[in-house]
Amino acid sequence: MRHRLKDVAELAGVSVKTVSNVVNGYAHVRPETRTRVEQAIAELNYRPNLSARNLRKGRTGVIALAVPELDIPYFAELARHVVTAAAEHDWTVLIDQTGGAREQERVVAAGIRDHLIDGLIFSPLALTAEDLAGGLDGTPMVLLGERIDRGPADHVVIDNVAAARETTAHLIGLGRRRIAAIGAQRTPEGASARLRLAGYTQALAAAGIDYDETLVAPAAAWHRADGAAAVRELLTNGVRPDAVFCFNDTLALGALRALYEHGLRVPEDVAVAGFDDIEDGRFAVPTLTTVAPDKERIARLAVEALAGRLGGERDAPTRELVAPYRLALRESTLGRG
Amino acid sequence: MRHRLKDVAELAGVSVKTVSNVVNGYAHVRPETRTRVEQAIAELNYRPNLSARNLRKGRTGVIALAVPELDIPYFAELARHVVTAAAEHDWTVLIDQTGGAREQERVVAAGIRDHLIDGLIFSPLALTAEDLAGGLDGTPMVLLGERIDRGPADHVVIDNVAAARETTAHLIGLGRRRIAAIGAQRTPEGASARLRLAGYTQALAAAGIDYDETLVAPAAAWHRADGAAAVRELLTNGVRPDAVFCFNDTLALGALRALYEHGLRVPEDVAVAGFDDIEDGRFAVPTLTTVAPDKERIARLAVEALAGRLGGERDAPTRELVAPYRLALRESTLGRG
DNA sequence: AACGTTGCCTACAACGTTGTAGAAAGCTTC
DNA sequence: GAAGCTTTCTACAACGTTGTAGGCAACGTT
Repeated sequence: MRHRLKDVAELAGVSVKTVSNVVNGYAHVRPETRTRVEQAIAELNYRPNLSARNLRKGRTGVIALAVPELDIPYFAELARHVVTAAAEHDWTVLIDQTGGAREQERVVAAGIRDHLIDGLIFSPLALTAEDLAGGLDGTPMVLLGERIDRGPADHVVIDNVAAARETTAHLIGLGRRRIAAIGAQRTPEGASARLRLAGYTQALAAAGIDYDETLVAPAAAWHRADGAAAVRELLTNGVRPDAVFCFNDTLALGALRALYEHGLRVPEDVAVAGFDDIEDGRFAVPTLTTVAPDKERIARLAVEALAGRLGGERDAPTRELVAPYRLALRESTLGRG
Repeated sequence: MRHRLKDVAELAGVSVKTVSNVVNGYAHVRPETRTRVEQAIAELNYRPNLSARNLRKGRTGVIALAVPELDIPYFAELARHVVTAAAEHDWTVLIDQTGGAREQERVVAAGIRDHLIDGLIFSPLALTAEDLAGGLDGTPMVLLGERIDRGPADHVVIDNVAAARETTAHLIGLGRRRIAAIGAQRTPEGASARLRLAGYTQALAAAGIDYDETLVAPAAAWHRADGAAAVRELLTNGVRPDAVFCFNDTLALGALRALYEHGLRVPEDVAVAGFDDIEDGRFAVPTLTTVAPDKERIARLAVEALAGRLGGERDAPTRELVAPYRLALRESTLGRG
């Protein structure tokens, strides 16, 4: 039921290589021969064996995208954009979940899929630059996010500090003074957290507002539950913010939930801002003000960087590619227009 | 920088096949030889070429999961479970987005990744049984969802009719009588919609409530925006339901949003129920009552079915595997406990 | 002492494809 | 009308791996 070039060749009465030439669109084939071969292909429902082709060509046409978790909406949305961008290069995307665990990430970076993928787009949480130093093994990689400052690979980022600064400034501009920050992390995994916290403190300083430690709430992970827990803890400790800047949108959705449970109105009592612009936020009650990174651009930059590496410029110096973002101002800070 | 069995063999002073035997854990290798080979492997940082291995073995160790969209939370959550279940078989999962477009789905089914994947778990929206009839080409496939009633493949489902009936009965049990149904579809793609609508009407009939056409709102897609639009249209047409049964959770989240915009309280004025039990619903304001399919079980059934087909029972008659579900009763119908 | 068995290892071929080299035929050019 | 180019096609080898067949010791059995 499954046929090879050889079978097609015999049916069409030509050599194996001629069939291969037809399949690959080689120019110098007589139209008559081409037709005959194409008929044979159709008749046998022939499909090339990609394993064999890959072996021969040394390329697989598959790139991998490694993210912590697929059901974090930000990564799911990003994945969709990466798949779309990769399709333009005829690449298939293999999506890998690392769970954010360092060991798993190390395995991915070391290339467990070696020879199965042509390149890797990697959004690490726990991995360090040292983990990467060793095992790249020649497979090009593009890093996403802030975790690795200066690694052996191209790097796509947005300006986290500026985005956080502008968001905080927006809250200040609304007259808020007691602005909580949710999602602080002191672990090495918390690179994004550090940058966003820096933007937050810069904005406070610029407005002449004192930094108040009690308003800064840590969150181990950045899920809805963590955001809700952090806000609950603030409130039960008697802290009364008039705004909450959450370091991502799922935290913010959790925060909305906790504020609701405490009978606080958003934004009248407490304004809320997030980060990532996930779909949920656009339909939350109230809709969520957030930093909207250009995910489509991030994906495209990453894919193009890989394409560059694969296209010969293997040894070019690593670059840092900056994607744009914008502030999406919505009900959770502006109220209902 | 990239080495082959041959390089390792030369370094260790043994034959290529002996290295292969060590790599594959073949029993009859002298401990001394094994150690020497392992050292050589470590020294060269050797990794097997999977393309070559695949070519030789005829298996790739990769299965594909094809879903309409990754950033629909239900599919993202399902994908995570499939990846987890597949890992137990040492399979890598290649995730494919079809966009729900029939042409793309046909391509996937025809096996564009032929010889690249050992099996396919497929959640089609638009595909028909005829599309499948032709091109399976021997690659085992498992279907998810309701689209194809009786195809040439194993099939994992939940009892949509019963789940919808119970949900509607729950709303009736709360004293609601004017229950809207959101998400009806008359297109062939709307197989799930038809089954859920059937459950809805059965529950009404059982309670002696007349079916009211004006309460049934269609929705082309099942996104938040569609749910919001459907409810807005109902309300602006002067229809006043006291409950809304949405055919999935994203519709329900959109519905919550639209009800909020109209100043209606949930559940006091309108109770809301969804379907899928996505993470968002558990943190929505209010939290969402929903049908919770056992996604982990669905994923496991699908993967095990594939494993069975790959493990020899290729020609066994196709089976229909039913996964359990439960009703998750939350604030959007019960109110705040 | 002859025999079969087991353990350890090697040589060879094959998986299905494509790059290279080159043959045969037709065409252009002087 | 010979030389050289182009077109069309073929044969062969190679990509890196593993299954098969078999060789050679060392062992236990008769």
